[in-house]
This record gives sequence, C-alpha cells and structure tokens, in this order.
Amino acid sequence: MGKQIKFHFNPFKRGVNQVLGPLERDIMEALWSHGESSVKDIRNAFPTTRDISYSAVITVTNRMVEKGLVKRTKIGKAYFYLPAYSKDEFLELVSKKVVEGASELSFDSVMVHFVDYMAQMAPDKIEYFSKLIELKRQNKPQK
Amino acid sequence: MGKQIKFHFNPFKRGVNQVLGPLERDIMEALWSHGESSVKDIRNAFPTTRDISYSAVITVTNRMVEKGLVKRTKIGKAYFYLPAYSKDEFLELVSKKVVEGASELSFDSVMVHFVDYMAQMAPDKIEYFSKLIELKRQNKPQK
DNA sequence: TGAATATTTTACAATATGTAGAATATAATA
DNA sequence: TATTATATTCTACATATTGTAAAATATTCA
Repeated sequence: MGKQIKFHFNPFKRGVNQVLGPLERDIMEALWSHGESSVKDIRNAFPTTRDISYSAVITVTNRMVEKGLVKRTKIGKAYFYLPAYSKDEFLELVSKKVVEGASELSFDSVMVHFVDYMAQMAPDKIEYFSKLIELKRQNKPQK
Repeated sequence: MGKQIKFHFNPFKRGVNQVLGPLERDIMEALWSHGESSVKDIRNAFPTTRDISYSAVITVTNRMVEKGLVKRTKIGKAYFYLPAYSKDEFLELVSKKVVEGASELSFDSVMVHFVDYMAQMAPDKIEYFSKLIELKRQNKPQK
C-alpha cells in the first residue's frame, strides 16, 4: 500500500513528459533539484521563459499531492512541498508499471522489440543483459 | 508514412483497454472479429449488455477513422468500416512504441523489470530469449 | 412520393490538465 | 494593533479526449 501513483503514459513524448504535463513536469523538476520547497521556491526555480501565476502553481502542485506524487508538510507556519519519490524512483515505478502492462498485452512483442531496441541503442548492454538472463536461467527450476 | 497512429497508454488497465476506451474497444473488437462492417453490423456485434445509440457508434467510429485506427470505404452506396491494422498488428505497434518510450526513459529499469517479469510470468521463455540475445551478441560488431 | 435508414451536425457530460482572478487567511511590520 | 504583504483556497474558464445522443439532413427503397 502506498505506492498507488496513477499516471498515463504517452509514448510519443520524451522523458518525464511521457507521464507529466508541462507544468507538472516543471514543478516536479523544481522539487527534484531543490528538495523541500515552498510554492514560491518552486516558482523561482522555473525556467525564466515560463511566466505563470502563483495560484496556477499551487493548484497543480496540490493536484499532484492528491495523486500521490508530491507530499505537503506544514513546517512551522508555512507549507512546504517535496517529491514523494526521487526522480529515479519515479522513473523506476513508471517503467516497471509500463513494462508489466505492455508485457501482459503481448509479451512476445515486448521481448522482440526490447531486444531490437537494445541492439540498436544500447549494444554495450547486451553483455550485461546476457548475464542477467543466464542467472535467471539457472534459477529457473525454482518456480 | 502511414504508421501514424496516436494513442495513450494506461498501464493500470488490461489488454486493449490500456489503449482504447470501452466504446472504442467494443467497436474495434467488432471490426476485428467481423472484418468489413457497416455501423449497423458493428452495433449488432456488441455484447447484448451494451445499449448504445446508433449515432454514438458512428461518432466514435469516425473519430477512430481520424486517428488512423479504422478505415472507411464507400462500397456502392453505403459506408463500410474496417480496421487499419489487425489486432496483432495493433498490439505490435503499441508494444513497440511503449517499449521504445519506456526504454528511453530508463533503459536499465526496463531491462531489470523485463527480466523479472519474464522470470515470474514466463519462465519458459527464458531459454528462447537467451538465444535471441546470443544472436544479437554475435551480431554486435555490425554497428 | 413517402417511409425507412444512414450520415452529419451539434451538444452535453466527465475527466485531465493548464491557467488565473477573487476571496480569505495568515504573517510581518509600521 | 492596524495596515500591508504574502500565502492559501475557492471558483471558474479553457482545451483535449472520450462517451453519449437528439436533431437535422441526406439517401435509399418500396
């Protein structure tokens, strides 16, 4: 229990944009790089190109609190926000869920596309991957 | 050119529901099982539990035509609809895109989760997979 | 031509996200 | 403490996606 983030995945975008809208993304990036922050802090961390109202930031940040992506604490008098997960943890959760989902859809396709992708984009990983598999293979009788 | 389907992926759902809404799904399933169909045919193919207006079906079907999931042809006087991709092709396209997206997000996570998933859910695939990898590994110098 | 059927147009609902004004509450300070 | 500055909540509107259907229009068939 706890790990109950909800998200959509848009594979036509890149990076965190696959999971977060532009404002959500800017807020999370601010929190990930600066840690515990007030709304003002978040807003100050934004790229200078972004001109957005204070209340817009609050609204969206609070929505992310409801969605379990951000935590809000009252420190003394003021509210502070912090990410519920580090960026790495977050990407972990997302990719795990996505891989599970897609695998259930068609494991064979996932398998083939995964291998292709690796061969194309990360051929240096094949060696390591091969070992990972070998390990699992030896463990196989377990189940 | 052509292969320009757009979709969102919801890993918290199952099967085609990860990509299609309930009505969209019923329409596609109807088209996949019956091939070329009129709106009436589609509607007749629906589970009896579903009580939906003719115009609702048309609207959503036409939206899927715009999204490139369905093709519409005029046969003689009437319009007929047919899937732009077979179910298998569709799931292929989806999982490919999703795997690519997630891999770009965090290839290592995808790798680990993929292996875990396989060990848990499809241990009988490890052997085959291992071979797939071995093949790629020998091909490696190519790139 | 009139009835039946198909198609388009229009519209409303819900949800997700972006956006911000107004109202209210709280803190800081003169 | 009274006034000002700042923070927070409430409310509302915009867009996009999906589900839904009535009404209007077009087409076909008897």
